[in-house]
Amino acid sequence: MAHSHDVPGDLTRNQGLVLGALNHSTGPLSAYDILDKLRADGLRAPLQVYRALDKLVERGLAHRLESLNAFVACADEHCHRKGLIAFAICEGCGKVDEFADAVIEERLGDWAGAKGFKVERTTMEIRGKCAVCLKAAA
Amino acid sequence: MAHSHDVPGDLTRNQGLVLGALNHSTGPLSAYDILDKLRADGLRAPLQVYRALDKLVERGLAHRLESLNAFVACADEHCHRKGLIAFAICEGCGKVDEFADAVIEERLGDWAGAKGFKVERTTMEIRGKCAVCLKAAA
DNA sequence: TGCCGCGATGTTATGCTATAACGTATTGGA
DNA sequence: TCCAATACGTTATAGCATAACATCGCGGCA
Repeated sequence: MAHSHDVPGDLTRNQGLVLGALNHSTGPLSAYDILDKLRADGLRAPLQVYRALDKLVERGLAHRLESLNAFVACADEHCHRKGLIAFAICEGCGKVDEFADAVIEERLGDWAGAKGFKVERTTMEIRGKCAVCLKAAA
Repeated sequence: MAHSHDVPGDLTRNQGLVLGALNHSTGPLSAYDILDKLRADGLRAPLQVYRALDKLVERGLAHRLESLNAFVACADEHCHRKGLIAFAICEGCGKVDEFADAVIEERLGDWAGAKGFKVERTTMEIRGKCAVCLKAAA
């Protein structure tokens, strides 16, 4: 069966390399982190990474974390997730937890409706400490 | 009576200048935007601005917009707002609307509680088009 | 086949955002 | 008065992102 790092077959070489780097990382990577990991594969310039990231993010295969200026692979196996996604970022270990919440999405929709605001994109990022790190610090 | 741009009296000179620049702007400003506005007042280096911004954000007098790498003055007159704050950013005119939502805050709290995650800071930013810009485009 | 358009790629250069590291000045208590 | 803490000023550097231009490869189509 498919393992957790399978990727769509229609990615270009650079897109595949970048997504692979994200999939094999335990935490978010900056574009330059990714570039460094892929120099052995022939990538040389930041733009090659940014262009691949643009496409991956556009397709929902990767996410940008605005508060870190970094990127993660989408945690959803089949990348079907459509709506608002929230991220919980642990300041201790760097791990990122991705989740969706229909109620929050609805509240934002209500606010937007009342204001006549057309939502195009939402970023929601929680910074803090995960259970494992809290326990370790105790 | 006090007008909308009153500031606490215990700010340092640089902090006051930076907050003034934010208050007089109709939209978010980057640190370098602020620096350019304040060269006439003697500011010369980015660090002077960043240091002032750090203090202002810490005190809740200004907010950082992660998705823009920019800053706005807090919209709350008396800066008493404590909890989670959301921002709606218009891609058309650049204006930012600040609001709070107790339900969203509660949902995030629930999620965090269930996961054992300790929340330290949350950023929520909606990108889209405001009612005015939508109407203008029609 | 040969032409064309489009999207991906490669490369160089540049611009914007943020902080490190150092020293000085000011302030406010003990 | 002395000390500690905080703010300030300056230079240099690190980190993030895109502009501009040339090339390549592939699919459609006359």
